[in-house]
Amino acid sequence: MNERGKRMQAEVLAVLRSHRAPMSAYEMLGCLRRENPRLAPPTIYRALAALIERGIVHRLESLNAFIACQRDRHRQASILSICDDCGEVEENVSTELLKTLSGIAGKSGFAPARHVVEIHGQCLTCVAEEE
Amino acid sequence: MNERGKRMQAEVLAVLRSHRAPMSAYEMLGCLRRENPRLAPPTIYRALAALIERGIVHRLESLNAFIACQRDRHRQASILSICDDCGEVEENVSTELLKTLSGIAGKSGFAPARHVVEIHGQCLTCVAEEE
DNA sequence: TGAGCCTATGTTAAGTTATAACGTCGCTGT
DNA sequence: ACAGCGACGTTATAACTTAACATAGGCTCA
Repeated sequence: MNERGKRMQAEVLAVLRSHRAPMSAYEMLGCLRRENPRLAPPTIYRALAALIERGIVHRLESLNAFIACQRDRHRQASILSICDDCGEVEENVSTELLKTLSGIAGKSGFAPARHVVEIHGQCLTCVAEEE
Repeated sequence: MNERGKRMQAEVLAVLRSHRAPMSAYEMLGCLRRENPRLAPPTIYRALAALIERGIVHRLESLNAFIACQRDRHRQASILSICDDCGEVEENVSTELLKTLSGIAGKSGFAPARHVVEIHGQCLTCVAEEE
């Protein structure tokens, strides 16, 4: 990857970090087009792919959206708790759970390579605000 | 839901069951259009929504695709092992794991409502065929 | 420092997935 | 039989993602 590549990734990451909630690729595109109106979707998707590869960004499969990693860079799959009310996402890591999961899948000889664990619900704040 | 609704759902389910691997909504649409060329996407998506609601079909969030439930109807979230080579999906259920998962998310007061657990990798057959 | 390669970008285009909106029609219950 | 509900049909479009190829920045090595 060259210097130019890192710049694009840094810009995408900055936008992502400036939001608390997940963003879709097109929301990022909208932001970045204010600086550079000619920016096209492939550029965003390429930067995202690189950031995800590096473990700095996570993709929320059940939302088609993305968040910046909130923890120290970890190579492990995250457990992502997604608040369906406010959009906030909490990230947890549990080697233990991942092992259990691999065990369950492995019973039939399945060889796990990537885990997707997402939990939808309500965060503490939104539960409290409910009444 | 009326009789007409059930018929549409049954047709969608039949198509889904006739495949081992997951299908996208548009693949189903293609099949069903052989019978009824005027069928449109919303009809498929409506039938799928009802079937998912009833727990008869699962959505694979990380593939944007669908499979018929392989087990007895269960109201519990499945653990879906997806073979990235042949597309086959194995379905497991583990109340224990779901509890652990809810526990992890719940540490911060998060109230879980829906779990998404998908594991990508290779099934036994595809691992064996590798060499 | 300049030639040449590598890699990411720019650009165009199109493919794939999903839903909004609204009119119509068949089914159900009385 | 008729009213009312709910799913469908239809049209249109929104949202998400990638293919393909030309271009240009930037790194390496002489």
